[in-house]
Amino acid sequence: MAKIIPGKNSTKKDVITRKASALFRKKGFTATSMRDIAEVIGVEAPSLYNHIESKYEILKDICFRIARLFTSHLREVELSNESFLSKIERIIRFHISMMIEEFEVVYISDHEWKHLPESFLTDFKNQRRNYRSRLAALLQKGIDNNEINPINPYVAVLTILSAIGGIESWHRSGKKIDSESLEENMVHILIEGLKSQPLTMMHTRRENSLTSGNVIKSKIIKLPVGKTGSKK
Amino acid sequence: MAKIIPGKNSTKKDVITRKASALFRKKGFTATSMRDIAEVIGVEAPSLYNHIESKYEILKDICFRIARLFTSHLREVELSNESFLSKIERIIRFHISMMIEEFEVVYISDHEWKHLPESFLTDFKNQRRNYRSRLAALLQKGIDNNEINPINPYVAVLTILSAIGGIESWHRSGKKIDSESLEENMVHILIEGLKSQPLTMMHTRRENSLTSGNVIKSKIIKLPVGKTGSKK
DNA sequence: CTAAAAAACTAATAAGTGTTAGTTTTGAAA
DNA sequence: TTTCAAAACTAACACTTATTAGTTTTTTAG
Repeated sequence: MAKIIPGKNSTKKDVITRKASALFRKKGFTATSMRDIAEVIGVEAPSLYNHIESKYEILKDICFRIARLFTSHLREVELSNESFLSKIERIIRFHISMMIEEFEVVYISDHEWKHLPESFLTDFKNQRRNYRSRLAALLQKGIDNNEINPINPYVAVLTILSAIGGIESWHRSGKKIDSESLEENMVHILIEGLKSQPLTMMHTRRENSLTSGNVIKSKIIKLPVGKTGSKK
Repeated sequence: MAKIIPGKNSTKKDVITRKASALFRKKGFTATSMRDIAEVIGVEAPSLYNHIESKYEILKDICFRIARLFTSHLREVELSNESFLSKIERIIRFHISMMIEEFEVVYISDHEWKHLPESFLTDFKNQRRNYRSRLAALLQKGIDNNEINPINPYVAVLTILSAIGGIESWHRSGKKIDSESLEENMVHILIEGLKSQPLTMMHTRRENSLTSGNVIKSKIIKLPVGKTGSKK
């Protein structure tokens, strides 16, 4: 009869959540059974119910804890006194650090939230939408202030957040680079992609619409796509 | 007794694959049952087995078809005669187009491949690794050729591919922007983030290590992270 | 119209799901 | 050492899972 032995400053529920996180990340929430979780802990499945209410509760706890963490960091940055570009950089770095250090839970909150029960789903999606709106608002202010290129802030948010989410594959495939370089390189790409270029730097791609808040819709190279693979 | 009615140029298996794709994307592969698939088609679950071999076969077909598509496009670009930066841009645009036009299957091949049966898993992961290596090699050549900033190509690949994967959320939340603007804005951010800046543009962030192939590991703002939230 | 093939159906199987009930074991306080 | 609650256990339930077998219906070909 094995026992759940919690470390310092952590309840038995924490142990379950941590072990479950690793499985949810690796196999997905639905493909992970309570028996799977119990096994890695070294206990029988029904024993888990002495500490948790349901499988969904584990997922719910993870998702909302992470959401709370990001939201409160965002509030802090919003209130700080610094350039908008620097606010954005701080947020990017926070996301990267979280993705590096709290990989599994952040990944779950990013990819497994869709399995939340309906009651929590709506709440979570609202929080997510709200977070992205506020991030977009910061970007818009940076654009108005000529710190950031007049790109569409919605697209910028989407690009930033999902780029960072890709750190998952860094964890999965052998960490071919140290975490500091990873952070610096990714920050570099994203910030350079956002930053407004000095006026002397104007180049062909921006011959018009500098004031619109959207980059120009230039000609698009349409490529044959899909299984019916026709050339249009 | 309902029937599967295939459109022109598509078998009944294609119908199943298409309907299944929508479900796999929305609910995930594991959370989608054969009965779910059968229901949206308007047929009983066992009837599906007149056209497919197993549930896994549907997933396998999707993943490998998409992998083949990207690989053959990559080969084409590799052989083309143009600058490395332009090669990269073409690849980025292809990924974006695919993500816009073949959203569901590309998403599945990106996120549900882990549920492939072991025999196919290894093959798929190899193809994926190979694709990313070749993309990184193109970036490296662009760096050697001073078209691209001396960033770590591995990080660049990771950033590019996952940024584009984020187009998922564009589909999910109401397409708040038209697809052409989406493409142009995202291409802009990514290409500007990669492109080497003319020498007159040097700025503080690049005061050294221009030749190393990696950007500098500068001081990192460490943020308190995680539930034990300690300041280091 | 008839015969054969294709594709639907119903019924059932064996395995796996989250979870509950009831019981026994464990570890700490008295 | 006794007492008592916390936490483990076993057994079981009610469903759901992918899939097979066997049968009936539908479509196609001659």
